[in-house]
Amino acid sequence: MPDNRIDEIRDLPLFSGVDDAAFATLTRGAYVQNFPPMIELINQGDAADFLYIVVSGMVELFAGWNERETSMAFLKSHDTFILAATIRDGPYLMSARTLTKSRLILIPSEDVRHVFDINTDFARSIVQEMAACYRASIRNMKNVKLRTSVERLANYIVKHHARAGGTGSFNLPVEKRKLASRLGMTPENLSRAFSALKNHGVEVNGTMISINDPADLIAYAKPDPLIDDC
Amino acid sequence: MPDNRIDEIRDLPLFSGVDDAAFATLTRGAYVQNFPPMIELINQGDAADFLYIVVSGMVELFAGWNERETSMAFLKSHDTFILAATIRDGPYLMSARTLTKSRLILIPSEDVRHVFDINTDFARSIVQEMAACYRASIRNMKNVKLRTSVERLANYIVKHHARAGGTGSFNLPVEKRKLASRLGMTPENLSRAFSALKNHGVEVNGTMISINDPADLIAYAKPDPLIDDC
DNA sequence: ATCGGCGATTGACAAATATCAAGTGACGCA
DNA sequence: TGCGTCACTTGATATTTGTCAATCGCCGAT
Repeated sequence: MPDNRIDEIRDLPLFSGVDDAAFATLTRGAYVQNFPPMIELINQGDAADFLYIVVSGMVELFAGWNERETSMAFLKSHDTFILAATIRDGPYLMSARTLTKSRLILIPSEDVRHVFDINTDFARSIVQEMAACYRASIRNMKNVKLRTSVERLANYIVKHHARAGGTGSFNLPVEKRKLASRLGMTPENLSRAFSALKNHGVEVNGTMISINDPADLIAYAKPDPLIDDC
Repeated sequence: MPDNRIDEIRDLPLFSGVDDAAFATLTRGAYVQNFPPMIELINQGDAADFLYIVVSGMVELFAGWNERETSMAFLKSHDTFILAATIRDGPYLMSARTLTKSRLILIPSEDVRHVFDINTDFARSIVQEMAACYRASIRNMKNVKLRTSVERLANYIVKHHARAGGTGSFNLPVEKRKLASRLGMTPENLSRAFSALKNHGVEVNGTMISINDPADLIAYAKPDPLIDDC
């Protein structure tokens, strides 16, 4: 990987504490690549040849079965995928595609495994990252199994409103039909869920969501640190 | 931990390749304990003081929110929990209770983290275990989001039938209402899902499930190695 | 042997969610 | 400027799933 691109990832938490030699080993066989929107990066079932890191843009993880498809996650700058498949040298359980123009780094899986073995700091970073992903997945499952679709949407709004600064409004980062799939519902149902939240001060104008009464919305959503990472 | 109990876990995959010194460090502060059925072992939100290993018996992981509760997993011999909380030193995202009389080993979280840092083999085992749990969680999410309740039950039967030897019948390892919750439905709905599968040769007598036409059931269930680990 | 408790089942009904179809509106392109 | 596309919305309807209530049947305690 050309030198001028290394600094794009050198400071990621994943490499903090990793010495230069190990970092060089990791990046020697790595690629940096730019992708247009809606490019399929990986396909569920494929072998895990690379660890992917999102430098910029947005990537969707999704999964299919029997003609059906569902969004599993939206990834943005400095997120990684698919670490677990890389570690276990197993097939991808999810597919990935770019949603926007995206810049990605690809590190060969065998290099990841090799540096893991010889570098304790990297190993610790990897396991921290893995544990974080696993916990995110558990939170997701709780969200889906314990809440109705309107409650999931309410909590999504509360969380993203807070992340966007809590200024009373924010813009959805993805298309509504993608959001619907991510939240485990149909686009039609998402529209109706937004309508249902009018009662709690939520207004929708295209991708712009306004929260007129945050306290009311929060009282309805009942966000929980054990589900909605805060 | 008394010597005579160490051999109960010395051969677990988690400790394969771990030298005796590191293993001694791990087990020095560990407990082995027997619990009666229906004992709450940990509560979601608590600090992760111990890594748990099931030696025998059955343990349920479950989660609650807003007066609702759902089963997340059933653990049996040689399964571990809750590794991710231990690693990230964060609160448990799930609660755990014994379903049957169970024998558990508790290893202090700090010992796990310490040995992880000084022993590459243990680190590798930990990360493998973590990755496996994470992937199981992803499979679970795909199962819930991509399948109807009848399809989930059909696949559950196919999988457990195969695990039990494929002899045409097997016994449910847990109460039906627990199974219902695990599969993301109510007990009433589970009853009706079983009825629906009569069309595909499934018969129910108490906890005993008979599969009269495995080929038909499989054709309906469409099990997938990317969802139902095979 | 009988009784009581409890999980499982069944039926009727209600709520949540999906599906299908039509219409609206924003946006890019000719 | 106008047109077509496509995501989104809305309405009507169907399906799935949950809720409530009653009953059944097994099992353990008395």
